[in-house]
Amino acid sequence: MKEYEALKLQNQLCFPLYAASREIVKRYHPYLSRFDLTYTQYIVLLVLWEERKYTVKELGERLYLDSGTLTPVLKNLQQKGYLEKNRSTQDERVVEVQITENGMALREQLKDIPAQLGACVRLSKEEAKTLYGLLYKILGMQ
Amino acid sequence: MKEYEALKLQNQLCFPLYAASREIVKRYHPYLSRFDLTYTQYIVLLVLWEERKYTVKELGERLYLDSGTLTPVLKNLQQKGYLEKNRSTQDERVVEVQITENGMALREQLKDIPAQLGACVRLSKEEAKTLYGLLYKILGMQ
DNA sequence: TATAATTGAATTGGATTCAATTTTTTATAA
DNA sequence: TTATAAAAAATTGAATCCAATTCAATTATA
Repeated sequence: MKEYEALKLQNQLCFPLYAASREIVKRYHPYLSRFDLTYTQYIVLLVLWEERKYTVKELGERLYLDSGTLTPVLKNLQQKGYLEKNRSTQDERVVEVQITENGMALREQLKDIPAQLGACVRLSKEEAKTLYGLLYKILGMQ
Repeated sequence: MKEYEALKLQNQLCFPLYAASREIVKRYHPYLSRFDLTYTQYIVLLVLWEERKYTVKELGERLYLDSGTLTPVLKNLQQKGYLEKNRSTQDERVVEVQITENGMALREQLKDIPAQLGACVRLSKEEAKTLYGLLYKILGMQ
């Protein structure tokens, strides 16, 4: 049975990655649902708070998401009044996304969430740093 | 602006976890789609190959998935002829899932996938082990 | 220039994912 | 025993995700 050893769940690296990711997103839920936000909507807001204007393509590169995912998420945030979408005048293919004042105001209300989640994920500073590095190592390669 | 430092994407541990997880699942796609399987279907098969019979509840505990996710996945695998579902006679609430001969036969065809993916995820043995441990540390705690 | 190739978003379709609810069955308590 | 609580799956509904396709606009090429 040595032949199938690699197929055992306990020997898969992908599985705890997949499960831990869902687990963390799940832990965000109680904090985000108060504001009627999902995790995906939250990370879109995170980057728009850093830089108020993005194209859909840039957002996708930053968040590793494609337009199939982003389009409905952006539409939702637009309906809630947190961002505006406009076609670029230089290049009509490009859609620019810009956060609104209401969207910026959310930052103040959500600013404690990282600390609250940090308390949820009990890794030492050292462990968190190691994990962070390894994950970006996976993300960095094609 | 030190106030909002924690909200920057680069300071989030959750984000690379979320992105790397999706990235790995995406890399499985070309290998699994040949067999008309999704990643979720694949991990269900992984555990059924180890132990041919499970209840839905046990499967959920093993894979960190609830019945809302598992029910349609199991129905799909059942339609493909890879497993059978039967209510327990001892307790009519319980549904038992059992892999079929066709399902077992898939193992031989999929046995090289872990090695192929391993070549895709360029971490040293040591790094993989560290990552594995940290992820299960996240999964282990409530 | 006219045509072809490329690019950026949107759309479509299938499959999750999960919170919340419902249904059925079993266990427990008054 | 009867009523209540608890447990296991299924169902429902909303929101992702992503592969594949489409559409419009732009760029490259013959």
